[in-house]
Amino acid sequence: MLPSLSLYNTLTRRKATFEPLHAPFVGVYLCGPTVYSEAHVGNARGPVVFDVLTRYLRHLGYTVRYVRNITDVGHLENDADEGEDKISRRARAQKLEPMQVAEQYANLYHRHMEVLGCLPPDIEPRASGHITEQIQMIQEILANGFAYEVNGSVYFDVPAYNAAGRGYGKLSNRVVEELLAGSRDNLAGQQEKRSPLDFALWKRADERHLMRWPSPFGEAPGEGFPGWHLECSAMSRKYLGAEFDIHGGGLDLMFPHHECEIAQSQACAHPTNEAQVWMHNNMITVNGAKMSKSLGNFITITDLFEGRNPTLPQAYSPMTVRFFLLQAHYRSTIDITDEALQAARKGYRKLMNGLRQLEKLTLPEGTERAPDTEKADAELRKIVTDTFIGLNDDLNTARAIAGLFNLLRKFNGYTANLATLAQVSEAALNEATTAYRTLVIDVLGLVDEPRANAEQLLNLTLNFYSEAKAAKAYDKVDEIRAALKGQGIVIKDTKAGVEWAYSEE
RNA sequence: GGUGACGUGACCGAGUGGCUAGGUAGAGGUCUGCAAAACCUCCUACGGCGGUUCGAAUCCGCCCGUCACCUCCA
Repeated sequence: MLPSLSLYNTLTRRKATFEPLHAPFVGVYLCGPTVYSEAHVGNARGPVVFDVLTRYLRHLGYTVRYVRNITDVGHLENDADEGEDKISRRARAQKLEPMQVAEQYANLYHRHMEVLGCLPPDIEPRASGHITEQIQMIQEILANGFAYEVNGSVYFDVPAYNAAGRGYGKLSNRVVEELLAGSRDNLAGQQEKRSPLDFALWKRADERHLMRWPSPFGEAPGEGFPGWHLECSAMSRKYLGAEFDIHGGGLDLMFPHHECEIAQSQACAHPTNEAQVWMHNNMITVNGAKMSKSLGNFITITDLFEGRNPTLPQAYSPMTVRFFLLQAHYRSTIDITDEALQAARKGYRKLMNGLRQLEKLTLPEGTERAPDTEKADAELRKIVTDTFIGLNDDLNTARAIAGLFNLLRKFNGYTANLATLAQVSEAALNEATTAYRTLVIDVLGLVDEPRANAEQLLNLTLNFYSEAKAAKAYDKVDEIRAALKGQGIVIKDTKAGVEWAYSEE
């Protein structure tokens, strides 16, 4: 019997067996992108990791509802009052409607996610489409006395909340007093806040603010927009309930974003930590430093796919990138280098070639199965078990991949020496090949990327056709013509030479 | 300053007290018209110094080094 899936929970700082609140249903929420610019490779790690998590949960038989939001409003450039919304800023710079910017980058993001093999989330809510829910949540927090209004803006009252024993900082292990001591005494532009730790739930929109919604807050209700942290709390609650199973995101979101999310949900009518399990994937570094938009050392996903980045002289396919990301455990940092990506590319292709190898694993006619397959069976089954044990251990895809390579070596060994294939029972072999196929394709989401250029292959075939024709080898000529016809292609012998066209039949 | 993560062989990267991680690169071999793939063998490490232990990469202490978060960031 395999051990069940255990996951590392940031909230408790330990691994524990995963037990859904309402089995067989599992709710998963992942903080999605702020669609104001192109995503970089670091932005792809979370979606890939949580894609594998949801795929694996489904493989285990759970009914998963996977929610990943799109932030299209509320994410400010900085914390000061005049901090501008990231999307608005971009829109102003490019003379576009903010929603045009959001749409453009959301579309690009979707294309990238698709080629990276990430299944679309079941629900992909946008912050701008859930203003009502966010206002509702603010009103609950106000009613509980954990927020206050100033000039039409509403701020979360961290000291009041913490004094009430709700434990602000429980996720990221921060102590309010230390945060206060360490916080910059620079309150410039933040005069409305009572404490530097307070954060905006709702911001009054000034005249130049592009995205705005009617607000019930303030003396003379005006227009405003929601704070960044609020959307995730409001939308996860709407689609997954006040308390759900797993909340994921990058390690850099732990504080303050996720800490604030928990505080908001704790301050509502039905206080919860939002999710039972909080999971955080680690960062991707370039030359040892975290890749970030502000540092400017980021490699965009397009850069990688097209080989346009100075640190990476060549292009890498989406599946190579996916494999590269999964070769490390999700809680480790990954340093991205050309050398490491090359190694990943080879590894990925090896795994794919293995997939094709599985079909050849049949005992030749007349070969007798060994009378006693127990030993070889046990050996093979141990590898399968170890592979799943790895995955069950906090989604250790690195161990799972190692297991897959171990299986592959067995499979290749059988094909290299068919006599050894007779040493294992059909049942054990089937278990192993099924595990390999399932893990590679369904769970890790690695699929074969055709690399051959169809047109070049076709031209090659036409060359053989011409040669056969010149040699008057008409049986060959007919064979080639028939084979191509099967592909919907007809050969045309013109005076100018051999040409091809798609069949019009 | 506070909080946290980490330092594994040429490179990437698992592993937490004794039992082969795995991939890439390199060397030799089998196979082979050539080559590739595949298979077999080899290269076999845990930042430093102490300590605990029959036994430590794994636990403890100190030191050195790297990184992240504390401000927008996946």
